[in-house]
Amino acid sequence: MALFQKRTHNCGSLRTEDSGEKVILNGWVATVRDLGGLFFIDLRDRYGITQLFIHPEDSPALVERARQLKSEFVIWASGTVCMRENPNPKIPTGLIEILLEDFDIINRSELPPFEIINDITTAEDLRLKYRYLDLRRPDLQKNFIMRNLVYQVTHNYFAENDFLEIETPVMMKSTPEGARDFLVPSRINKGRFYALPQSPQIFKQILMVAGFDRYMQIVKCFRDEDLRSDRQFEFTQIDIEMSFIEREDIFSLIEGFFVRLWKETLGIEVEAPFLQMSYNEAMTRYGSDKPDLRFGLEINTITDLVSNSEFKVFSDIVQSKGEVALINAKGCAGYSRKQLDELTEFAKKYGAKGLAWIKFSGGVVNSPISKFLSESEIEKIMKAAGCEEGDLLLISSDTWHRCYTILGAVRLEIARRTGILEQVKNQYSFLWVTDFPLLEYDAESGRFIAMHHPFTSPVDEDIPLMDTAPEKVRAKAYDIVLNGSEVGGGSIRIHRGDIQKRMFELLGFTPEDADAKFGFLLDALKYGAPPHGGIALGLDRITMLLLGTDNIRDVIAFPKTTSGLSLMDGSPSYVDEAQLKELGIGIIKNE
RNA sequence: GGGGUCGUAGCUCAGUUUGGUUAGAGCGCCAGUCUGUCACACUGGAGGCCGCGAGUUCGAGUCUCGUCGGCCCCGCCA
Repeated sequence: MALFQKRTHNCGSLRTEDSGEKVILNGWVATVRDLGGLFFIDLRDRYGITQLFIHPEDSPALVERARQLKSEFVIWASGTVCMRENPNPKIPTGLIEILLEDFDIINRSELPPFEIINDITTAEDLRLKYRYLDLRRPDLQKNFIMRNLVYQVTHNYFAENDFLEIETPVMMKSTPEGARDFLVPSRINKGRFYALPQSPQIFKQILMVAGFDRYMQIVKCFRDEDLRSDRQFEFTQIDIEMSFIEREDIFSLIEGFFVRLWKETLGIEVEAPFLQMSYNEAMTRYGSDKPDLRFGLEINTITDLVSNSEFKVFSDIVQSKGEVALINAKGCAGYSRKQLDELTEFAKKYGAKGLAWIKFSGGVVNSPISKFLSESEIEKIMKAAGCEEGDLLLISSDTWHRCYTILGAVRLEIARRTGILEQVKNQYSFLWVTDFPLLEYDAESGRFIAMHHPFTSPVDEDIPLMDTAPEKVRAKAYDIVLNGSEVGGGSIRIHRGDIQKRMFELLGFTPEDADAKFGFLLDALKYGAPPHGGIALGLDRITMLLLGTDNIRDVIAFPKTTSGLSLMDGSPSYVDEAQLKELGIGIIKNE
């Protein structure tokens, strides 16, 4: 006697045209409904749910055995496909049922800690501990079916465009720039470490030097930084690199990819080419380097209007080269003191000292700062903001970056509160953000750091500025943004050794430093490096956007919590002294 | 590193403001009734380390301190 009767069909495949057929199903018992004179079992697998039916009068022994069935028991079941007396149009198999003739329990299940249903209310920590049960839910399974579709479309699209998938090492050299590395101790070479890749950046550039011309890889990357709802320290990139190309070649390639992906997953036609916007414009109009363009609510800069104001808060900021700007929250003049306080608290999270406001309602201006401003100043501000009856102006004054960042955050918060975000949720707005600064000054270390990474090429006409005004040099870097989410970023790389050396100088590396850290890349660039560039797309985030979820844990089968724990397997864990000794590692105990 | 918030039955939550008999509800579970259910319905029943540890008090789910864990955000991360 075999352990079980192997299925002839799955639980999602049978339809009316199979009526009369003898079938065997395997699956999990989802629910049992015992009506006394009628007995129903919902059998579930990855493909769907099929109803099994027993008529107790006809099969008293069978129903007696069936009464032992509990949720999540694994069974085989044989019977005949029949038309239902009362069809259920809500499920694909709802027109048929299986008249059960025989079955057996293949494996029992303990009572699960939560029900395996779609509309789950159970806290996430318990679901993560029993991830295998959570993953049994059709809702979550559909996410991984979507994720798999993303893999397939990606491989097909890039293969058709002559890309080669080449694997790069998971254990590599630690690099000082960018995110914190995860380190792997070397047993054979004690005291030395491998790093897990933050991205395969240098390897893919070296593949270009090697002449592979078009490389792609769906690859895990690792960054030892704090986690968020849209960030895990282990994540997946669609990594791309090409030779003999310019920025626009990357753009059209990636636009073609997204058009194809949206078509094949959601059946939606996306318009290409995508909009492009410089970093500077994105910041000053939307207060973000990843603006959500599905709605307006743009920022208005009023620095020039208040540069000579009696109101010191504004004029002092202007004196110190800061900016004053505002958002017009249309129709929000009715906001209460409490709501305005909440908005101010919200702005403070982004470093604001405060948030000035002007209400215009019933033809009257109401503002805590109106007594510091002249009537003509208020008039000019309102005009610049396009302020109409019922509007609320929210004003930020700060350093350039902070002023716009605060308003960018306030812009999203207003969109959230007024329901604008809800209204646009089924729209997709792709955008290229371009012309990022090559460098940014890091006050903490007192030096420039690379905004993208140290291999990013400066814009050609800005190369002379590297010697005179490095902070003004623009990079051949670009991000792709979808609905306010950064879904990818890349650049045209430096392929000339002399410019790469100059870049390292600007970053404060001595030639010896640069050689010790990146000598192998500098060497490679000496041997006929082609012009090249690429991009990396965030596969997890793209999948999130396709599914409309804002939780990255919904698209990763075995995710970590926000404190970096895996609740199912209990990692990270302590290891034996012997294991540490073998690696030459000692633990410093904190008091 | 910092801020916010949550932790009470298997699950979701009420009770905490103002300390006071035996800590409640819904779902699930167990038993029974039921011939067309599909979140079956109905009747009955079992089920508690109030996250953990100290403290205050005659008395703590409730107050204080600490600690562990979840979620969200800032910093960090591209």
